Amino acid sequence: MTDEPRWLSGPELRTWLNLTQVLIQLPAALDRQLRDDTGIPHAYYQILAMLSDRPGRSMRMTDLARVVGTTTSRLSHAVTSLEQRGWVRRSACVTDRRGQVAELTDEGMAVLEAAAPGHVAEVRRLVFDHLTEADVARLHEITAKLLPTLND
Amino acid sequence: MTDEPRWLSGPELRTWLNLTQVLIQLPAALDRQLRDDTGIPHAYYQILAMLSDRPGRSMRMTDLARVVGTTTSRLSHAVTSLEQRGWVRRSACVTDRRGQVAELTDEGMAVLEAAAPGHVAEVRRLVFDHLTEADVARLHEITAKLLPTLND
DNA sequence: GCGGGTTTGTTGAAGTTTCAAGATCTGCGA
DNA sequence: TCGCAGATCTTGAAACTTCAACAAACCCGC
Repeated sequence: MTDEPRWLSGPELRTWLNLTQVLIQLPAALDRQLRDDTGIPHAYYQILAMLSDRPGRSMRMTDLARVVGTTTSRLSHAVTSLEQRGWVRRSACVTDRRGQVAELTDEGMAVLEAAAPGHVAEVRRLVFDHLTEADVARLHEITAKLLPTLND
Repeated sequence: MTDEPRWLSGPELRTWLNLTQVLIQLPAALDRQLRDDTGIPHAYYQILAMLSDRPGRSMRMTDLARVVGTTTSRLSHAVTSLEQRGWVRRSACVTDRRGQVAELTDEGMAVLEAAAPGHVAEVRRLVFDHLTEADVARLHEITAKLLPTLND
C-alpha cells in the first residue's frame, strides 16, 4: 500500500477495511444461502424478485438489466439459464421489434415464494438483527449519498 | 415478494434496497477500474495488496484465504493465474510440509504500486468524497457490528 | 510408534461473468 | 425517402468461481 497522492486518513482507512469485508462477505453469504435453497445464485434470484413485482410479471430486457444493475449480456445469459429451468419465458416485444420481454412463469413464482422466507431470515440474521433503528436510518442516509455516483 | 413470517419493516426495506444496490454496484465499479488499469479483477488485486503488507511479502495460503475472505480453492486458482503472470511465487512451507507460501514478486509489487493511486482515487470518488467525518465514523460502527457474524 | 480424524492445498468439471463482435431494428436529419 | 448513427439483444470464447473429490501431511490418544 503505497503512500502516493492522497491516501486515506486513519479513520477512512479503518472504515474502508471494514467496508470491503462487508462487500465481500455479505454477498457471498447471501449467495451461499440461496444456492443451497434454490440452486441459483443471488443475481438470478434478484431477477426473479424484480419480475415478480411488476405488472404482468414481465419486463423488457434492457429495463430489467438496469434495475438489477447488470449488463444486457449478463442478463441474456442469465435469462437463458432461467428459461431452461422453466422459471422465466421470453417473448417478442410488441412495440419494438428489436425488443424481448422476460416474464416470470408460475413455476418461477413458486420457487421465489418458497425461497423468500429463508432469504429474509438470512438478511435479518446477517444485517438487521445487529442494528438499532437509528443505525438503519443512518445506513439509509449513507447509502443514499453513494448511489447517485454509482449509477453513473 | 411475499409477506410471510417476518418481512422487513418499511425503513428496513428501504435501507435494504439501497444496500443491495451498493453491494452490487460498488464492487462492480472497483472491478471495472482495476481491470482497465491492471488487467486483473478486484479479488486478485486484494491478494497482492494483502501480501505487500506482510513481512517478507509472503503468507501461508490458508491464512491468505482467510484475510481476503475467500476459499482455499478459489485462492489456489487465483495464485496459479498470478503466478503465470510472474507477480506471485509459490514455495514450500518450512514448518509444515503440507503448506505452501505465496510471495509477492518485485514485478507484482511494481504492478501494485502502479495501480494503487488510481484505485485510491476511485475509492475516494465513489465513497469518501460523499461522506462527512461523522458519516465515516458511523459507517465504521455499523460495519463493525456486522462483521463478527459474517466471519462465521 | 500407530491409526484415525482433521487440516492443507490442489485439481477438474460445471456454472457464471466479462468482453468483443455482430445481427437486427429504430429514430432522425438531410 | 434514404441513409446512417445509435439502441437492443444475442452469441462464443476466455476468464473467473463454485463444488466435490482427492492426496498428502499433521495431530493426538492409545
